[in-house]
Amino acid sequence: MVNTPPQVGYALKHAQSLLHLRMEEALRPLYLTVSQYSCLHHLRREPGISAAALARATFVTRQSMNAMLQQLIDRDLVARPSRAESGRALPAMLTAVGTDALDAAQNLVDGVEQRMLAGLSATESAALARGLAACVNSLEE
Amino acid sequence: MVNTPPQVGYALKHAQSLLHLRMEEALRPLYLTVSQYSCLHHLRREPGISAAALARATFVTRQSMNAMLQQLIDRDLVARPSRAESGRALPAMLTAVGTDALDAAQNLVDGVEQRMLAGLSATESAALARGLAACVNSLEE
DNA sequence: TTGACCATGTCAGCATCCTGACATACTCTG
DNA sequence: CAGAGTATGTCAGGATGCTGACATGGTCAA
Repeated sequence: MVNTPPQVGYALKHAQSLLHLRMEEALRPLYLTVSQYSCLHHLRREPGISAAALARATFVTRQSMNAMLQQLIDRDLVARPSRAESGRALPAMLTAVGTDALDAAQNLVDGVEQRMLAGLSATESAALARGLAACVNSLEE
Repeated sequence: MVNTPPQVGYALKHAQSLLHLRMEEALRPLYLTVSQYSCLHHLRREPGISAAALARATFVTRQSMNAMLQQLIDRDLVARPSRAESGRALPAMLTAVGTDALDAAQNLVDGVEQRMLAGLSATESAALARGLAACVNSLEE
């Protein structure tokens, strides 16, 4: 048998599960869920993105994303025109309030990520990032 | 700012999300979900474990685990006494059918994990496993 | 131009998992 | 021995996310 490290999948799930938990705890004071944070985060990276594209980026369905966007719009964190200028896609954008909320959330999330990587050297962290990217690459298609 | 690799958390979520998807696809012919597979897997590692302990090992709540165990019992993959000899914990065990199903599932899951690690050398896979373990260590209390 | 094809947004229904709460059973301290 | 503390199983309710389906709008080949 090949000398494969045992349980990489389990370690992956364990790490992701704990990271999600810690992020949820960190974001609770802002009344943001991890999914909502992810949504705002990608919205800043790609202003005017469609809900469907946002859904793909955050690993949820279009339906879930549209429901979440509606919540964020109700809280004035996100704005979206009611009509598309061309095509059907409705471009979503962060509001000023949303940008502020994201800034605060980003600080908290960065803290969690630094805590997660605290036991690793810069070299090891880079190796981890490259390893994960390779896994993603092998699994998509 | 510290020279932190960007987006390790996102890469972690991306990899985990894809791994879950591929496992779900692989296990579909056996009519098993990833959660059910995880349950059976840990049940083999620790026969007679309680549902609450199983829940902790698979990152779900006691309630979800008991509901899932009931499904597996209805399918004769798992057996559990109706009364505890001592204490309240009801020890769960794999049946013969459950063991066979797990064997088949394990092969499929192993294939997915090998596919995930296909782009990495043995050294890199080991580094990935160690990195993930370090993350888990830093994130749990 | 027309018709197949694809992407987006949306509606309805369903499954899953969670939080909160409670009773039971053991453990351990005082 | 009495009481708090902890762990387990269970019930009820609600939130979240998914699948399936449909209409709309744009694209592209025939």
